[in-house]
Amino acid sequence: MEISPALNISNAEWQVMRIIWTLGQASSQTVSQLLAKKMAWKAATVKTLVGRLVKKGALTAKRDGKRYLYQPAISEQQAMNTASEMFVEQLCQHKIGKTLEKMIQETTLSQQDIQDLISMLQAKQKTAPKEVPCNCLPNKCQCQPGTCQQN
Amino acid sequence: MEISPALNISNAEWQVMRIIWTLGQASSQTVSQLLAKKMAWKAATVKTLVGRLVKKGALTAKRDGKRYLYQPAISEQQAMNTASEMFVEQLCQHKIGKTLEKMIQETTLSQQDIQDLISMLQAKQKTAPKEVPCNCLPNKCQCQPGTCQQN
DNA sequence: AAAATGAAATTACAGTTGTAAACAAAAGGC
DNA sequence: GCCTTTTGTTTACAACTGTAATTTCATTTT
Repeated sequence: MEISPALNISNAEWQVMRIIWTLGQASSQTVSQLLAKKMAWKAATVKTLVGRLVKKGALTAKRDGKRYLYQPAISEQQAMNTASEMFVEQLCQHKIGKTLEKMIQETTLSQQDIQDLISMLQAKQKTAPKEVPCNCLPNKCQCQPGTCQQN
Repeated sequence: MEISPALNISNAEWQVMRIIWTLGQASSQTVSQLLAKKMAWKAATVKTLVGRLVKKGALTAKRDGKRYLYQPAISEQQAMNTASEMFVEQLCQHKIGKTLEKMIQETTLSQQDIQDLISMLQAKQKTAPKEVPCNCLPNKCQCQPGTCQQN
């Protein structure tokens, strides 16, 4: 199910993307001004980041008089999903539940979010196993026999 | 509430940590053997990673005859929590709910995990707002007036 | 004790990231 | 059409990462 070429966006770059995702499009000056306080970045720094994001294909640039307007090439939700996938893949499946608890604890969620999450969990409950084994040791792989690449 | 000095563990290093967390302690050879298949790393690579982890303070080394046995200096759950905190901080609060849904969808959770998550969400529901505003634009900061560092 | 072995430490090296200055190009003002 | 201002492009540079070979050091075996 891997389609997108991952499009690795670094932490600093992510800050820039958030602005442009929110505004739909923005000049580098706009981004600079908005991030100046929060990040204490010089305009030059923002320009570098914007340039890298264009090169990576995360932003597209449209000329607008003397400057460019930058637009996202992928949606924020899509990027967040990809990032969360990569995040989850890296962690012990046995302990991921506790980690999700932690994340939910420290996040503000809307009534609707919570309702959706509860519904999803209730559905999941129907087929959930008693225990999720730790998958940190490669040889304890739990894949279907025959399908597993590792064995 | 920031206590730990973050202790930045890279992706490749994380693979090593998972093995040692799971075994409690391990020689670099053990780690090599376990990761050889999964990661196609040479023994030298694993040694580099182990060395860096010791330098970073993520592992401690105890002599054991000719070699060392390495032990985690922080718990896996703690490291996962720190990682998840950093992950969440970087994302749009408005869209984090959908991202959590995505994570839950693609994760296998135990009955107990699901039960705990549901309870937590039900409690959270009591004080949850109707909408969580996007916090991507610094000037739309939602902090308490007076407490906010940004304004 | 010398040799062989196995592990750790040092060195390597290119790519990414954070942070930015310097330089170049384009557009608008005069 | 030339100058200035704004914006983009190139260059910089150190730290961190992924990946490993080489060298050194400690151990075990003859």
